[in-house]
Amino acid sequence: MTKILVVDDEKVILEVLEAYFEKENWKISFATNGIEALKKVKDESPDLIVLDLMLPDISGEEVCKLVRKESDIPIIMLTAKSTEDDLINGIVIGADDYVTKPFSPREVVVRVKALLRRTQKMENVNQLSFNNHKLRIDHVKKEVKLNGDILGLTPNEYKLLITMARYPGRVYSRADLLEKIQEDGVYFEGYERSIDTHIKNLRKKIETDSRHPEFIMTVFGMGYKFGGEKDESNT
Amino acid sequence: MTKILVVDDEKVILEVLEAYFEKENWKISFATNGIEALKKVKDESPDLIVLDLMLPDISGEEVCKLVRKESDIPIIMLTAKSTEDDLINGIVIGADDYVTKPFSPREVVVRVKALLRRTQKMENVNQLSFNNHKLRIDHVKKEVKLNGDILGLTPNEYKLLITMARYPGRVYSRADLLEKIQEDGVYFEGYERSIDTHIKNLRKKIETDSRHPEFIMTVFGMGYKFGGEKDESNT
DNA sequence: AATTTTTGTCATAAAATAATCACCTCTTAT
DNA sequence: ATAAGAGGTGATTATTTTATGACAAAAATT
Repeated sequence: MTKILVVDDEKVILEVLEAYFEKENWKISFATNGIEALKKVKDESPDLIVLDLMLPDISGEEVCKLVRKESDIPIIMLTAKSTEDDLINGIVIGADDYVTKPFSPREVVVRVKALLRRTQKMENVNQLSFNNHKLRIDHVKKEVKLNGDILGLTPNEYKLLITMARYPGRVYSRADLLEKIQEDGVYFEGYERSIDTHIKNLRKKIETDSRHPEFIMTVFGMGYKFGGEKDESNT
Repeated sequence: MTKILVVDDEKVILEVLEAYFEKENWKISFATNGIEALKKVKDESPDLIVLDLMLPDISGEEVCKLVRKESDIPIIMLTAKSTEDDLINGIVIGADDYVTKPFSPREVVVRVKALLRRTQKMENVNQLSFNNHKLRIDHVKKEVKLNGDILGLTPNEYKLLITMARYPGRVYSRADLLEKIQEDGVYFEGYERSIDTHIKNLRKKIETDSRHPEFIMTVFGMGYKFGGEKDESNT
């Protein structure tokens, strides 16, 4: 679940954003001043911060700098006016994007989404290669090649593969995998076994012998893991 | 691929920047002193230089001047302190931007991006040609030809086409494409599904058979990609 | 202001994928 | 060796995603 910290001293803004963010299934927390904000950043480690430039104690600029010293949490600034100056300052101090007041809440939502998308992409490795280039994954092209042939994976199969392949050897419970598959973290009780089916289908496409898998290994009683051997030259 | 030369005698800085630049898919090369820097500028003709002011042999200032004699490669200076003096000197000698140490690597990335955008050295391909010159795009004239005939594409159709055509095979989510379309517009109304409609209209103009597209391919559950084959002689 | 062009929205059908179930096989612990 | 629980599989059903035409709204052009 995506956690977002909103820092602003105007109650109306907090309320409006709360309403909109909830629709997106984001967990939202608030701070009304800089000190509180810094504390919450530490305590809650949000995935993204929406930060007003004008705060009663420390300026948003300062908060931004202080946060940046510790982490790379993406920050969206709310600037009061749209003067050229504010813009430059907002960017200079290390915010990743900015929105000028007055804003439509929808715009903020779009920006947050875009920024989350961008930062998540940065974390992703784009090329993965295993077992002497037998299996290759291109995350930009969303393409999986086995012995040079492109496999047509369904979105869920692809998601399962890439989550596991990113950390070979790490064991994922069905619940873990389900969470990755479900976009908004909507979780249904009975669904866990459907992971089995996806694994089955994935194996059918990816494994030479499903009974003795080379890549998607079962960890009895625990879940699944990726068992491939990383090649060099992964970007 | 964007090539960036980083000139600094501190190893830590080189390492940190390398990590961040790689995430952006920039090719990075290093120099730890002025002489080396000048040599690499000549040999590798980077798209941008990140240059420390303080170097063991020639000063960054001098390097900057020498580079400027030969070319207009954008330069970002790293200055040790943020004294007014350094700032002025940094700008005066012809650097395009500067970052004061200590800096957040992200800040540098933002600056580099901004500067690349400004100098338009970023992936600015002007002519694209696909499938044996069946489809040609002239980005200067904003003209798309199919079998020699000019297609009248709407601005959005054109933007969609060119963003995808620039990186054939790369999959763009509807959100990605929406972002591209609205880049200079200020409208944040909009639903991801309207991309479908634009794609539909674009296909009507560009494809012989919309059901079996040659250029604009659907990637189920992911988005769209450009499937044309690049010809030679792209500028 | 009227007309044309472009963009966005919606409803629906078709395509593709995902979930569920029943039954079977395998693993583990006794 | 066997029982009990865990995992595998194929078939069926349900759901999601996409394509498209018709139309409304918004911009641009005249």
